[in-house]
Amino acid sequence: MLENYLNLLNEAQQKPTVHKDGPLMVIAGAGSGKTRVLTYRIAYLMQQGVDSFSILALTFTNKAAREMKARIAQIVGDSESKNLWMGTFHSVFARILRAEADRLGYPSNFTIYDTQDSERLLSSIIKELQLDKDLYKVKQIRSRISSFKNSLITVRAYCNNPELVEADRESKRPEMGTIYKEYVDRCFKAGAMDFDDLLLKTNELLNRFPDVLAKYQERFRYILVDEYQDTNHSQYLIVRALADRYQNVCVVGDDAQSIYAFRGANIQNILNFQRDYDDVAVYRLEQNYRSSKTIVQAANAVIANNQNRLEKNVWTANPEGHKIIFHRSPTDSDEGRYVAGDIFERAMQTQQGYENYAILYRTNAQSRAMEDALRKRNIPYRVYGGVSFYQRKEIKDILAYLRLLINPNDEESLKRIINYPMRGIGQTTVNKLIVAAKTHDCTMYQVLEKVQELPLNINAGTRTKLQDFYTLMESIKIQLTSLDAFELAEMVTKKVGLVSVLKKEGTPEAVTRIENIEELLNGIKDFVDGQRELVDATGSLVEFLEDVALATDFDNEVKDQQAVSLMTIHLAKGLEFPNVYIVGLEEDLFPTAMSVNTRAELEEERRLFYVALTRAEKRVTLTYTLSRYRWGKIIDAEPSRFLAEIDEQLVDNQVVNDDYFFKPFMDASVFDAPDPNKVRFRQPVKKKPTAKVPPKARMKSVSKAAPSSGPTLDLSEIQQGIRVSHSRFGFGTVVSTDGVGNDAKALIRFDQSGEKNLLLRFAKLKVVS
DNA sequence: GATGGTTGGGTTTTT
DNA sequence: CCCAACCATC
Repeated sequence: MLENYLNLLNEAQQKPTVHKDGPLMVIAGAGSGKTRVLTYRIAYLMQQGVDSFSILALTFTNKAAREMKARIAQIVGDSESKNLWMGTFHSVFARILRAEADRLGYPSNFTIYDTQDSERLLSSIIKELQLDKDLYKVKQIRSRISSFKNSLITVRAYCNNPELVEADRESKRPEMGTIYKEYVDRCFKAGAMDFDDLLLKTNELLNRFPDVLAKYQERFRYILVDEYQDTNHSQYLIVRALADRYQNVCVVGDDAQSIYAFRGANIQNILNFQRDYDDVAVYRLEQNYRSSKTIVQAANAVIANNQNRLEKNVWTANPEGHKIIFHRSPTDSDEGRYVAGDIFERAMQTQQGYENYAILYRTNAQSRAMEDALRKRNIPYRVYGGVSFYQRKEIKDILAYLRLLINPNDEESLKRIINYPMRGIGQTTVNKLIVAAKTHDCTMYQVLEKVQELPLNINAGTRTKLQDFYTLMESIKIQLTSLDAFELAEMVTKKVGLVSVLKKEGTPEAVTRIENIEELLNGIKDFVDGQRELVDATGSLVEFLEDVALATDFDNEVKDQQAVSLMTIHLAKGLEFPNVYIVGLEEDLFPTAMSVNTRAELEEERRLFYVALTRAEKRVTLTYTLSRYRWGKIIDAEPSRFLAEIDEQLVDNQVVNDDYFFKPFMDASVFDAPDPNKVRFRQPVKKKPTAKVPPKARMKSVSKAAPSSGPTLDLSEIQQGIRVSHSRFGFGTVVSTDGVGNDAKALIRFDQSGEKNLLLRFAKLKVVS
């Protein structure tokens, strides 16, 4: 059985697959089948007699883990594959931490704080310490603490490090250490860990308790790490510690695809792997099976501009394929219209479903223009990431109740719901509770418990309200063990009146929120039913909350959906699509403005572009605009420097005429559905001097060859999507345009006579309005 | 002291 | 354009 599978691998892939013991590193170019190698390697190990319980595979997303598990199940059978430990660093070690929590003084039902929880807590701390919030910016503080934790710099280590302390003093934040300490203490008191703690505390666990370390070293005799280039120092140390005994560690990655430096990922981890272990076997996968020659060549050319990289020669035996399309639009909504129109037509022509198309962008904010355009065309789409379902306010509110039931010390959840729905408990009272908790050295919830006895500066009326809230929570808590997650969530919703409060509001948003709450309840129901089928799971609330805290958007994917995928490039890592549109290729957007100052940051942006390009199998379209809505204002844009890094021979320029930009109202009829609300008096955008455009990316403008004089055809009007008529072929739609001046051509699909490629110089075309 | 409307400030990427 | 902090009102 397995032999058959091994035959599906090429020689380069087979070697690491059957490398049994000792450390190995697989440097795998984009699309070279590294997931395959990992999958078959695990199956191979199991076939070689390695116990499935002793294999640990760390992947980048939980979805990747699940898919890999499913594929392994096909080879070795369901019952064996179930025993594998697979998942993200965060989810695997959260599970271990729950089992060992008491060692660290944590409850096993500790809460996981998300970024918002952390920020709220920090903001509260900064206020309590009466620090200047303009100097101590919450987001900055949070990210600084995060990077401390990812480098294993504890509060003590920070205080003992004069350089760090001095750096903060110089940036006028001498209280950084105080904040850090208070934050850590408060998290501990609340029985909460933030994302970084899941890794930091795992390190602490393995360092402080040799018996625990030995236990997991024995348990995980074979360790596999995917996307190793994106591990941070904390993760790196965990792998090192666990692999130390048996040295059976297999890391797979591609330095060219390291795109998480902002999260502490350290590219040196992969560059130094050979130094970290003895007798490392290194394998290279350089044949790309995914993309056309054109795409591989373009991606290689782009990444060649980076200095800091391992030499690699990614090649493909795939056909040449289509040229890469460059498209310029006047504005971001035009860009959306072009992309939606192009997808629509290609999907029609080729009879390919919409799931073969992806639109990738640098920032989540860009999805909006794309969504609007797709919606107008009635094209089904799905946006991944962005404000995820679990981050919506109404959902977080319910979850806060559930979290508080599990862990009454969870301060952030308590603060969130103590006055939601409104109970007349305001900020002042909450502040008093915080102070009381501090003076009595207990948690806020414990203050509530003794609200009638403690000497609080709170009037009798408010005391009663607090007492009522406490009684409410306690009355639900009684059922905690007897009900499953769904039943509890349902009861909370009813008893607290979360839906009825929204019903009273009666606004359209409130209706949506109610729907979301129902969707959440359905989701919990599904979860409970799903968990019941597993042996070691019970469908309890703890399990559900754990799942939610670490869930990514992909983890609740609806299957078989025929929809265009929209996501950031970061989220697209590891995925592939036949047709990929990368939009917003403009300076200050991609590469982002904050990256252009240092070489390292710019190179990360370039790797990001490399990742984006290599998602595509058949066709890549790169679009950019001359102006874009940002902060509610129109901003001029110029083409991204990255465009110039792609060889002109690989490119097919499709440029919208600039002139029509200045007469948007005259041409308004050519748009499929002019939205009266959107018609605005737009300032004509200053044309950039051509010299500013990088030479290779300089755009050939159709309009320049065709001065718009006289009643005869203005060639500039022949643009993609426009309806035209021809004396012989009748009516048709412009599919695409190509070439300049006398060579200007247009591919036109005629209603009666099919597609024709016409030289505009000769074809007597008329634009139909 | 709580509530509700207004204003001003801030936006890269994510587990 | 969205959220938090602020201020005026009850």
